[in-house]
Amino acid sequence: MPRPPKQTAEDWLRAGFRELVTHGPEGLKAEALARGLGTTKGSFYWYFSDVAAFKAAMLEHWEKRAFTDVVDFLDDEPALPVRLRKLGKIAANAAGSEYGGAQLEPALRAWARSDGAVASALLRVDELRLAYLQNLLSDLDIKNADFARLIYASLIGLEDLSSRDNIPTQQPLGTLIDLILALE
Amino acid sequence: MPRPPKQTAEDWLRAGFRELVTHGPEGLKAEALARGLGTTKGSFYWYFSDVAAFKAAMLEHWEKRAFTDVVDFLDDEPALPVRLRKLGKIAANAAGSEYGGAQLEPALRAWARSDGAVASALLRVDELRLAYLQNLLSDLDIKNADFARLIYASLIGLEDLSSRDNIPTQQPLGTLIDLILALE
DNA sequence: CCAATACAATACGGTACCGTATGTTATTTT
DNA sequence: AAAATAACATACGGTACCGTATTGTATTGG
Repeated sequence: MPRPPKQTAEDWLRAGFRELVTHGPEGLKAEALARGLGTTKGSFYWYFSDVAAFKAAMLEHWEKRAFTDVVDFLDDEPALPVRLRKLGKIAANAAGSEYGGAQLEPALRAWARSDGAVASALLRVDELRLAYLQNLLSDLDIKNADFARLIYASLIGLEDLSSRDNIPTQQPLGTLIDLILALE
Repeated sequence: MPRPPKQTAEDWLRAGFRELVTHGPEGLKAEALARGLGTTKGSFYWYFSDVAAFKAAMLEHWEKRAFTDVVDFLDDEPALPVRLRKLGKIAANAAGSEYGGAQLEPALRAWARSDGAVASALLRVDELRLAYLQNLLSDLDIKNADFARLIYASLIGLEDLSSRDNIPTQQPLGTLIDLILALE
């Protein structure tokens, strides 16, 4: 019934994820985001009741996709060992680069250190992913539960290192996976 | 010549590291820190020209110890394989808990995402540590350079996970090191 | 065409922080 | 005891952000 919206709620969320990636959680301010979008906070407070609600919406949006996106990406590969090796490519493909791309996850992990709700969401997602990985490994007859955690932690650490020295994560992770697959 | 100082510059730095660990870089404000110390920013601006200089001092202080502390901790163990396994205990011992303890490094890594100077310092420290690790491994006749990076990245990732699910890093890291040491 | 509606801009009071300037206080030197 | 000074306290103007309230503007159904 009204006029065409210049911004949608999703536009605000996308801007939020971009800011999170480029300037960290301190960039998540209503007026600063508005400037970045070439508008004013009048629009922001139309779509979100306050900044806390905006952050909660970002989190919800992320958590909804964080697990399924990974699984969808991996599951179209039927061979389990190959599926494992695809993990290395996950960062590159990460969740549509309009939302921050490969750097979104490290940024979110950083955010979690100063925001308990983010930490909780991240904990849930990590547990889902770890369980998935553990299942995958157990299908390959790898029993030691340390390995799922090791692979996942390596991915996290390698991405952190890579964000600074630009050395890609894929090869070292491949080395680790080969090592583990060679166990039996 | 004056009266006894209630605070020293080091007191301010320690408070800074504590804030960094508990509330992230957004906690690094002169007036907030002063409240935490039961004093006023009059003292802060006596010791530091501004907040940027304070952050630079924190960084310098950290970088000065970040590499040598690790090496000192490891180097009193003569046997190389055992020295490697001591890596798992590094987080627990981390640099005197008055400065934030085991959580300082993850907090600093998070900080690096929103501050270029922090990122640069971290890059330098990581490169030193990686070179040290690589040397250690090469003394054990492990040639593949991926392994140093893998071990270090695992340590980073395991600490990140551990900060949320409280599962200690030592055992999975030990599993990885055993796996690598078993190569030859 | 006009009134209702959806979206956005503007204006406002309030808080938190910045950095400077200027007081205050306790010690120490003379 | 007076004067000098290191270490703080306080007061100030300025900026950035918050959230609310009010006003503005384009579209569309009646």
